[in-house]
Amino acid sequence: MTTAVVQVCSALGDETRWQILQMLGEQPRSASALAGELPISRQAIAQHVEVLIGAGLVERRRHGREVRYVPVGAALSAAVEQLQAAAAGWDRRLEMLKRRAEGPR
Amino acid sequence: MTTAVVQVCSALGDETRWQILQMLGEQPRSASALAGELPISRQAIAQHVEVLIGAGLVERRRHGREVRYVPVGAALSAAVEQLQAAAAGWDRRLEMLKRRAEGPR
DNA sequence: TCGTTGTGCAAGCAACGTATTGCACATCTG
DNA sequence: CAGATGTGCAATACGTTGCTTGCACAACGA
Repeated sequence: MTTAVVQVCSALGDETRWQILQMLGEQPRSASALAGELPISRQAIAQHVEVLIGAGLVERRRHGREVRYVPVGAALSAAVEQLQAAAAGWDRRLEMLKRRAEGPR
Repeated sequence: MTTAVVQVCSALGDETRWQILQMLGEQPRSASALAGELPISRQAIAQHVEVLIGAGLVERRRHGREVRYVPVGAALSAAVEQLQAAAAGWDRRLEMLKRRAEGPR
């Protein structure tokens, strides 16, 4: 099993997916609609969106015959929190190491 | 040119790299030292670390003949901020869309 | 000085990810 | 109903990534 943070970052670590996610943030829409505005095929987009869904970053909603994709804030927030927690831990620890190195001079 | 956020996420979107970064956060060390604690070769680790450096997440420091790698908080913080800003924008916008949809009932 | 230890560079390879095309099926509209 | 539109599934091509092995070179220590 891959960590949630890694999965989210992996999903966001692609130019096209990041762009798709931002477009969905502006206005939720279908894969076909996205395909009309991006230089890649609808299926390519569908695969990207699938990855985003897998990471919990996007949700699918049926509207009649079309499927609109909507970004979900929760997964992203959770990942961001973990990232911050990790970074804070490093800072604390590295500061300690630094002080210990400078102390006995 | 790839966005900073994407580059950082791409670097973090790998189980092994995330593990390496956490280990360096605990205690900065050399590629050889890492190789002794991970099930992959030193060169594999060197390549991973190179990616982390490329994203600005890690810094190299020579200590005599060995090279120690130290995590850098700044790049991560910057990326995290952008992520939060983006997410906040979606929430605001999607809330508006939702209200507009519920209003005329 | 000689052996050991830590790095750097390069070639090779298997596996994965991105994007494509083709076709079948459901659904809305005139 | 018939055509247009939106979706789902599958097979395939191709570049990228992750990891390995092999060798050369620099630096520290006995």
